[in-house]
Formats: sequence, structure tokens, C-alpha cells
Amino acid sequence: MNRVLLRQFFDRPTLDVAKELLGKFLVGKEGSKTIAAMITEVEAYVGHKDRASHASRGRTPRTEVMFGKAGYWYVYLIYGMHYCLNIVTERDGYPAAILIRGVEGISGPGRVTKYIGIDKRYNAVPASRTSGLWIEDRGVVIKPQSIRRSKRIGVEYAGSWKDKKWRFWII
DNA sequence: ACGATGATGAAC
DNA sequence: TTCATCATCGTA
Repeated sequence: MNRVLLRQFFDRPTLDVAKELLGKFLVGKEGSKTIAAMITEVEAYVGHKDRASHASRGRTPRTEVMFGKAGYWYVYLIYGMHYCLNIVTERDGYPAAILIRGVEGISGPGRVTKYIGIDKRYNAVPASRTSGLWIEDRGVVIKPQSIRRSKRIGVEYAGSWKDKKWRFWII
């Protein structure tokens, strides 16, 4: 009874979605090879005013997908060598996404994408079985008291937005 | 503490 | 066309 999360799951307030993504499974499939791992750490980027978000500079070819419909992947290259995987949230026209920072046994957004085998091929495609990269609910229940939150990592430049406690993880 | 390494966006 | 910046990681 693994339930694939569809657009309606992501088309909601980003912080709610971020917390609920903990314990869900990121699943990648290439050919006959499938890799699944439970999501253990996420960060939310919410709205065009969030200076930590790529969307704060407005619509650009790169950030266009963040402004679009929920349930699409936003994949970008950082520091010339690591891919970061985000899932777009909220209504069409409102830029928001959640960075998947860690899965079970793997810590760090660049290591997550390397582990699953994600690169820019997945940018701006929907999270679905047909695209080969999706998120499943496998029935794991995360107790609220086992969720921790903190400031986001690596966004010291973001003015007052750097202090938003929009990073969530499981202990 | 710092260098790797290249896409991105803004300035010129 | 050039340049500073960067949602990181591995080595030290």
C-alpha cells in the first residue's frame, strides 16, 4: 500500500508539507534499478520575499519551475559540483519549494542526489512513477516529538530571513 | 579552514 | 562579455 504523493499533497502551505515529508520515501527508478530511501531532513523556501530562496530575484529561466505548479522537481547545480533536489509546493504562481537535505543513512543535499542518481534531467518534471522520480507514503508514522527544527543551512546572506526556523529533521 | 568547479544572474 | 556569488563536500 505504497501511496505515491501527487500534486494535491504538495499544493498546500510549504511548512506543513515540509514536516509531513519526514518519514516519506524518495524513490528513483532507472531501467530495472530502483532506489528508495526515507526522507529525514528538509528545508523550506517560501515566497518571493524569502531572500534565502532563489525565487527572491524573480522569475528567471532557472527559477521558473518554482513559480509553477506543485509536485514538480526543481534541480539545480550548486558550487559547480553538487545537485540539489527540491519539490515545488503551493499554488501556481507562488514560488515555494522544499529542499531534500537528507535521507536515511545519507546526510547532505549533494549526497542525496548522488546516492539516488539525480541530475538536471529531472528538473521541471513532475514527481511521478512515469518520470522515474517520486515520493511515496509507506505508512511510516513520525511522532511530532521526534521532529526537530532549526535555522536553514548556508543562507547567512539572507538578512532577517536567515533566522527562519524552516529546517526540519527527524531525531 | 579552505579549495574545487561551473552555472547563474547582474552589471557593464 | 565579464565577474561575483553560491540552499556543498571532502580534506585538513
